[in-house]
Amino acid sequence: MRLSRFYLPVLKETPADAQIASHRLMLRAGMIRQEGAGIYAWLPLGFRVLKKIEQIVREEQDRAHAVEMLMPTIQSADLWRESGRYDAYGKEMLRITDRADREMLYGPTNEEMITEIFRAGVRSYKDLPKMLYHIQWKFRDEIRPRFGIMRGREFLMKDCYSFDVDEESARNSYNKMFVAYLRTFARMGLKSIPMRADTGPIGGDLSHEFIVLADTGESAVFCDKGLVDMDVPAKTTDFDSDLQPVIDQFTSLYAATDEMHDEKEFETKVASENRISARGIEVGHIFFFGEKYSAPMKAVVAGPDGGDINVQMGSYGVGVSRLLGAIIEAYHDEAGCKWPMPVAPFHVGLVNLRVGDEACDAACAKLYAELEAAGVDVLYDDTPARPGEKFARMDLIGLPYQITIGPRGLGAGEAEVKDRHTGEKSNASLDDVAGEIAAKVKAALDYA
RNA sequence: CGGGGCGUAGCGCAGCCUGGUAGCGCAUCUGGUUUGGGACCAGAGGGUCGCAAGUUCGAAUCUUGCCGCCCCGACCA
Repeated sequence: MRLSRFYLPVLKETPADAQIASHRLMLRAGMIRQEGAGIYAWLPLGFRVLKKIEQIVREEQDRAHAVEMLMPTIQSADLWRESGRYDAYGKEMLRITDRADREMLYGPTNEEMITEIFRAGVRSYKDLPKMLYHIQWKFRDEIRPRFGIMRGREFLMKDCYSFDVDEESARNSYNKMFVAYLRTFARMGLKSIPMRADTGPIGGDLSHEFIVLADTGESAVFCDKGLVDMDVPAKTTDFDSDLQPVIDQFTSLYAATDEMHDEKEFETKVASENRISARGIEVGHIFFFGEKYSAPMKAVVAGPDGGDINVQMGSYGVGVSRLLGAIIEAYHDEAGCKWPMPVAPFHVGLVNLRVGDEACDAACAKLYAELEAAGVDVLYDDTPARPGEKFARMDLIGLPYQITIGPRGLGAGEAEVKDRHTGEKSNASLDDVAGEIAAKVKAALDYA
């Protein structure tokens, strides 16, 4: 992509409303634009990151045998009356009426709708288990939206729903999502820690929040240091195998958000030097809720004996748009973002320091073509801006590698390569640089 | 929803207390000099001062109402 054709409205000054780093940087780097309280437009740069995150989420859902679909954002009130949540949900739900005065709502979540879809198509226990998911915009009329996209009213969420014939089987579905979540966040460079969470009226131990540690997180969290160093399950994990040992490993050490925190247990179970008391960002939440929706909404299958069985359900959410904020919180410095390769809007920034200079233009054009041919996403700064502005802008948008071509290096047949994460700069021969960078990009995209 | 604060040019702000018809920095445009970490000189454009009503000869400024946004608390991906 040529920067001259792109739309990248960067801000030199920090917008007054932005309180935390991720919000500030997303506004400054021209990734989002606020259109209302908790409502944002995704500008091209931010949209590219959102898409990459979404794709990683999708790949890991698919790997865990969940099946993608897409449900509408607008739902009917009647559907929610079946579960009893239309009145229970409160003002967080955006209620609207259509031209015929039918009561509708902009979906804050989809348990009712997926249950309705499931019951229409599944009759027998032999069709179970099933896991269905979609990645779709939600609207929750939050009391207080804040921190940019971290708590927006409109946000992109992956929500998956599982259907099983009994609790034991439901636990398998739960475990699959548990492992999928560990992998999903790890692939984005995030260290997520599953923490036991409030299960609400159902009880039991089948609810976990996945928390990314960050000073600006909204929740206070407490956990054993050992969890931070735990290796996530590999790509080769067989999701048809018994995943319980993995879950046991991750739940063996203490980890709880403040509402579930038990200080006494914390002090007994965790040696003082291993106690982490920090703040975190909730990026995922998994839930088993049994017959909460299947019973009132009559989502039943015929069992082996021919009798009706209420299906056992679970739901599994990932805050896709929130993840952008979480990643920036984890990877940034004074100058700007520092994107991990798998979610970077472009892999490489190519900076032409002297646009209009024949030699510079030619060298950049050649390199640009070579990189693109090698499958590298390149943002080519072909604008006539001054060097200082170009460097600052590249640092701000935080592409993992910057390749700079200017008259000085060109004389020696060299380009300068900067690693945005380490800050290291080195010179590379013009002939080899495309191949070297392409190899580094490929290596960084290859995940476990 | 309770508490606090803010709406003045694209962005960041001053002016408001003590009414007299709007200013600064950055950005933008033109010309020139520049060009390896956010240049310099000269010139130019851009604002119904959130909206409405009221007070007044006169309102960005005072009064009232409304709208919007931000921050602190209880909820959530």
